[in-house]
Amino acid sequence: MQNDRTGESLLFLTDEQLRQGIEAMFFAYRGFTADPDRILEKYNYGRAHHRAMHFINRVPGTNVNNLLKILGVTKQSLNRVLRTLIQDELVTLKIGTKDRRERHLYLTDKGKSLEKQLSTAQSHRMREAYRRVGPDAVTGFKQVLEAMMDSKLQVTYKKLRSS
Amino acid sequence: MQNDRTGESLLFLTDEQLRQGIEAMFFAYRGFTADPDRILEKYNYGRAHHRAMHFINRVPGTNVNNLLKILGVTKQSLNRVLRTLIQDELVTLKIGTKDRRERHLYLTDKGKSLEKQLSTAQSHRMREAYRRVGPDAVTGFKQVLEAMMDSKLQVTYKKLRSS
DNA sequence: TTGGAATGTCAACAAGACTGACGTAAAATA
DNA sequence: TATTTTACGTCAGTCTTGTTGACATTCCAA
Repeated sequence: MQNDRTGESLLFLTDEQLRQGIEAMFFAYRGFTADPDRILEKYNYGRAHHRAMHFINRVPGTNVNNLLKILGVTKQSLNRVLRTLIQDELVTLKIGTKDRRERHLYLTDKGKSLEKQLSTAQSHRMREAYRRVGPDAVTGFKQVLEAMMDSKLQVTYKKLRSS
Repeated sequence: MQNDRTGESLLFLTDEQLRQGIEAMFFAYRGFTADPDRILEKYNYGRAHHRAMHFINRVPGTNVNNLLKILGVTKQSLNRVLRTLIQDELVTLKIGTKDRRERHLYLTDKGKSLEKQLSTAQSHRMREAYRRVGPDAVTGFKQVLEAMMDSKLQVTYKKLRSS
């Protein structure tokens, strides 16, 4: 922590700046989840269902293990959510052809429809935010977020991006 | 939503870009909370305790109602957390002198010490992220986050910033 | 003096995370 | 071929953090 730079170039690393970033993350995350949460409530689902549906939609045919890695929860926790999604016919299982131990997950049409509703609501807020601040700010936004991820999740994130 | 701009200037508003932002928020928030969570576990506290301590530290002497607005939870939920923090002598109450119904909240030295530990851990990750991406990206990061907040929380956020 | 605000507290409940243990089928490997 | 490992599913129990509803206390202000 040597002060070998000018004060100016370090200004954005002050405790005050860091604290602001922390609080911004906290308050923004509330906004980030608010709109989908309202929709989910109507169907008696929770955020966990949304997350599962989001990534099943993103990676159709993913197996359970892969989804567990992305979501970062235990199989028991995911299983509870998947069970209701399958019962309600939002998600279907297909047994793997190569490896028959694997269950491949897909959204049904009904599932796709709800996922679309949720992502539209969530995207709408983000689109408005993007529009207000402009492309350069958006680039910075993503750069900071990416740099804040655990390195393993950063790899996961990048893989999803390029798929 | 008229297409009266060039494709280039709209590129950052594509569904793909929005989806990336959503996933970046999701993965980054995990990193954001990971370090304090590890510390909290050692003391048998949770994220709710951290949040309460953070804002009591930020706004020393705040009353319960104000803290409820910032945190966005019910008084019953906050009360449970506050009770343990007071029992464990991390937080003290002072009855208001003007309005004796109000309880003003302060961190004890012990509380300040734990809060410091937590914020240091959380700031460390953010500092590294900031350092890697540079000041312009940080500005963009905060602009997008602020634009994503509910308007009421945006006011709260700005008030905190200027206090 | 009375209504309402600020606060605390009890009870009950639910979502969503966790650990641990056990079972089954299928694949991989020794 | 026999054994081990992998990919699941599931049962049971626990914890944190949120919720609603009801009720009590204190005290400010009209």
